[in-house]
Amino acid sequence: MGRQPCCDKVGLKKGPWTAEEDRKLVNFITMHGHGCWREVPKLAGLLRCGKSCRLRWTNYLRPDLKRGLLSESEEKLIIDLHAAIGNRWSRIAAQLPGRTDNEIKNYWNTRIKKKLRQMGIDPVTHKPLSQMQMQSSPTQSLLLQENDEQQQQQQQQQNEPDQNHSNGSAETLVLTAREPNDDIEPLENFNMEDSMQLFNVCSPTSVISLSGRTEEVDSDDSDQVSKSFGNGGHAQYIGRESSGVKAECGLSVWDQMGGVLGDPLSDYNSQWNVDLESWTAGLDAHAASASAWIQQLPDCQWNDFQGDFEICSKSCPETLQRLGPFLDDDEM
DNA sequence: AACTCAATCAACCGCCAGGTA
DNA sequence: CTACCTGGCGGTTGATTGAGT
Repeated sequence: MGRQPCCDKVGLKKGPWTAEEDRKLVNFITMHGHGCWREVPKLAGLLRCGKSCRLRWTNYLRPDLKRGLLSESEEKLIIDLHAAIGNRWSRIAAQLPGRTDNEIKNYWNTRIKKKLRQMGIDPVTHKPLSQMQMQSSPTQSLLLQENDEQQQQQQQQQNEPDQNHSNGSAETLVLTAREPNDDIEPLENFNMEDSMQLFNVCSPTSVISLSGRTEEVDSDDSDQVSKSFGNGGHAQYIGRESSGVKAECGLSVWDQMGGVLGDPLSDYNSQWNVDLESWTAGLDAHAASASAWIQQLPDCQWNDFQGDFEICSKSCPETLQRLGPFLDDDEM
């Protein structure tokens, strides 16, 4: 069966939209909504295919779109989200109200990538470039910098939790787990708990401020209930995925840069103009404590690629019980 | 002023998933 | 179960703009 084109393209206009076409499209959608996109151009009197109309509307004409350059906090959020989920532009865009996936993709490809490289960070793996180079031959290192496609494939393979889990990775994790440790006690002042409390008072997507720090948080989508609290490099995550309950705690690229590029946090501050100094001072200890706590759980393993500790508990009641205080009822 | 080159970003393309008949 | 349609996604292209010479 040959796939039919999305529309009959004979006689249809392509290329940049004119002001008149924009006006027709906006008028039509304002009056009638878009309904079936295939019908929109016919009904609106446009010589465009429905797909073109949809793109023009979603990427440019939608009234709720923000205009102008992305703010520093938006840029930082994009980097954090990209580090976590890769090139899933639509999902990243979902966390930035008024921004489109296309806009974020373009911004990433033209600006952030370059910026990260200048800072000595690989934009695909979010690891220091020097570390990437140490892990490969000089020729490979050059290729790594120049060939993003290959990097992308590698990252997608390694950084695809859903796929990994669906292939039985949860069981693999359990098999490689430590023996249960009866001495484990929940940490006092554990930062993840702090994060969870924040989530309890936040809407699914909201901006929060606490102790002078502002952060955008999300509780992800329907099939992957997750909770995370990014704080500019340190991150805790706990939630339910297809494979079971998962928790992560780690120090991300900014910490790994230590010793490679001098003082990463001062670089970070100067780049982003975020008051991280007071913030991170306490979080180093929190993150270290949280990592230590998670390491003691029976089915915890070191995630070498992402540089964090990861628990994926599908079948371990002990871990579920210990993680219980951080989970909502419907996540248990 | 004229030209070149790099950066930007709107728009397109092909593919895929989900829904439906 | 299959064929088909639609919307959505990510990768890529190419026109435009601006900086540098």
